Amino acid sequence: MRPTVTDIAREAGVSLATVDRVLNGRPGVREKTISAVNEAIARLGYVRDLAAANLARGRSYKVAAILPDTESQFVQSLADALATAGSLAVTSRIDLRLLRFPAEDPHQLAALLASLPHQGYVGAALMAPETPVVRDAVRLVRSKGIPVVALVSNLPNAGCDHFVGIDNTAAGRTAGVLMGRFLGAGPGQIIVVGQSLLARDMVDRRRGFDEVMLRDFPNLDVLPSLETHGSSGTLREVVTRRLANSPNVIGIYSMGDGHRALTQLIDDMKLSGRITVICHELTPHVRTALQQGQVTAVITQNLGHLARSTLRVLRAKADNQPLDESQEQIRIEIVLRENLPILPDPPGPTPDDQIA
Amino acid sequence: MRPTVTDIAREAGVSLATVDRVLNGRPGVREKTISAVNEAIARLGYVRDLAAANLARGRSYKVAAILPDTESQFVQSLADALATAGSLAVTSRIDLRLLRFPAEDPHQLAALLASLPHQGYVGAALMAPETPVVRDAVRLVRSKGIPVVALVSNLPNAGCDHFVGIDNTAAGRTAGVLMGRFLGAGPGQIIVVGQSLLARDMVDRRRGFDEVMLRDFPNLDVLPSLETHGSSGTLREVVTRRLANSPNVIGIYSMGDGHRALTQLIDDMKLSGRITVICHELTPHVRTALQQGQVTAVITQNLGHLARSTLRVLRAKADNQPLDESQEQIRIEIVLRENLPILPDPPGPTPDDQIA
DNA sequence: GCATTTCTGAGGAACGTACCTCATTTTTTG
DNA sequence: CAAAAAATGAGGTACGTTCCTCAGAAATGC
Repeated sequence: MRPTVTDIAREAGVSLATVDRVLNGRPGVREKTISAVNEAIARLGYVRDLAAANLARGRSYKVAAILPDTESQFVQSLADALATAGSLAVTSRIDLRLLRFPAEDPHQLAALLASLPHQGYVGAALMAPETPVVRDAVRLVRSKGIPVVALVSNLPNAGCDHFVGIDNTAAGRTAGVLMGRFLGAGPGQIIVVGQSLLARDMVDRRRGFDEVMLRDFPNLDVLPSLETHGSSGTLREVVTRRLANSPNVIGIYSMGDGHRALTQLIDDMKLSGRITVICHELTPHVRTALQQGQVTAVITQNLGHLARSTLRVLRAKADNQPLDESQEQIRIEIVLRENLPILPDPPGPTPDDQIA
Repeated sequence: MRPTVTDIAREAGVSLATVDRVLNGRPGVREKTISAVNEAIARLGYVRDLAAANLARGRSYKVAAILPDTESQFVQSLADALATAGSLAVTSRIDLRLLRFPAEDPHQLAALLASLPHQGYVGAALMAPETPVVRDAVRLVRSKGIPVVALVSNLPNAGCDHFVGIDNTAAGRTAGVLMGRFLGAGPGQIIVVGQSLLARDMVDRRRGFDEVMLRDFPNLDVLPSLETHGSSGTLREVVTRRLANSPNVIGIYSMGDGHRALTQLIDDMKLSGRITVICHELTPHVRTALQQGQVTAVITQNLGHLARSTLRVLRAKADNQPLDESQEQIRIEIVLRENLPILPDPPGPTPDDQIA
């Protein structure tokens, strides 16, 4: 049997009330007594029964997931994954609220963040570019004791409690090897496209990609990055121009989430199968492109995993509990047509036997 | 606030005791009353608080993980992963026992399985080849109400409650594409090695591999499978012979867990870098081989994930709860030198702040 | 319609923890 | 050394559930 608070009280020779005071950091206990209790805890290997504790507290973890209001398929899928994970997590007393902010307005985001403490939130996950305004807002929230974790794109200077997402430099490197090995010896040119060179994840991916290409595949000529600023029109325009100007393009690396416009372009120019295309994020649309051959490989992260990890991390941070790092390390997944995971069943209603 | 049993009693116009009888399937309640209670449950959207229920029950989930006693690095790593997951899961009242059986003796395994019901087990995960004896033993245990899940290698005809592991045919296909694409147009020969053609997972992998090779890479000549029966000596012998007899081997697909002997052989024959080697399972040893270049790519599954999934599934089955299928789908991971995940910290003792 | 069986209700104890109050002891301070 | 302050103990209630007993009500058999 696991030891309980009563056992500790007995072992430490103090009363239950004192153990409780120590355990919950309540004032009015002498240092000497505190260490006596802690020693008893260590001796007995006591681990607090969090389920019972939460039951007693009547606690629920109100947490926020804050995403930009862009309607990209990736953000949408992420929102869905979070919502699903959140609804399944009511069992573990997690109350997840999805909040959105105008993608181009860091001040509104800052205001949103600042309002969290008054509303009983015990944690927040944030997907946003790191501007000074945002950075300060994050610092403010954290200083009020609310943990903040960065989602998908890291915020290295905001001092977040954790980063939930993949190592983007490693992801870029992976894209590099695949590109290099799939293309064989070369020679040829490679187009690189991304939303913006200001976003952290883009920069990291490009760096990783270049690292591998320069070192291992010197015959492949990686052209300067093209920026789309999230616009299909711009993408079409810049890529078309680059293709026209470059005689021997044999690969395209799309660093952002897979662009619908890119697939379209590949179709229009009949490039499918003749050119190796690697992109990120397995959205429904990229799935199709993979199956039909416009896209050769996808570097992705499992959004369900990401969402559940977010919730676990927020909960652990709120409880001041240590993380199981190996569980929270989001894997970089490589998806080819052949290992395309079967589409899971649609969410569906809670079956009746839920409470059986 | 979530509704509680008291709310249901009020809503259904019955007493708490009756609600409890219905909820826990205890006898002595009229059909009519049962449905009245169930309707109230549905109306209020009641979901039992499992944490409170388990607390009241004083329940712990005693489950078994049954592995062969082979000392392969894969099985060893799996055992470690299970042990780690198990010790972290004491928080959720899971009491995992690791049991081993002599790899070549299905009768001992059957006896072990048969002994589970008397020992208070509420579930078991089993990694074993599917022989008739084992199949019947599994059926017997399940008929006693103890759920059994297959681990790593499926037991399709034993009627297990679940299979925790990857889709091996898809894994074989993935190995196929990688081999094909890495080797380019060919021509050349490919050696395929595996433990035994009787093991289900080997058969599935070979089928998937052939499917892709025949369809997409007809210039590559896949030679008949070689069997090692788990012996390093045999491996060395058969592969050496095959290499001597085949003029143009450019790839090796090792279907079992990465063989230390294979790496050794590649080194001895100075094949590293000149031949594409794909194998399964990212054991410590395969990690090194990947870093040093003897192995080109590894198809693997995350053992931590596998272990945690096993525990979640067993717990859900013991509770008759539905699974979150998408969470339990183990992904087929492709590991290259470039996306080699950072080795997580050694397990280490429980930090002091565990109970903070 | 009366005995018998089957249902139902009321209540309590327990699980391990949190959190509260009040009384008592111990320590500190002047 | 007394008074004030600080530390500790004792005890209770609560969280949402399980599981038990016993009394009383309702349905059933003859």
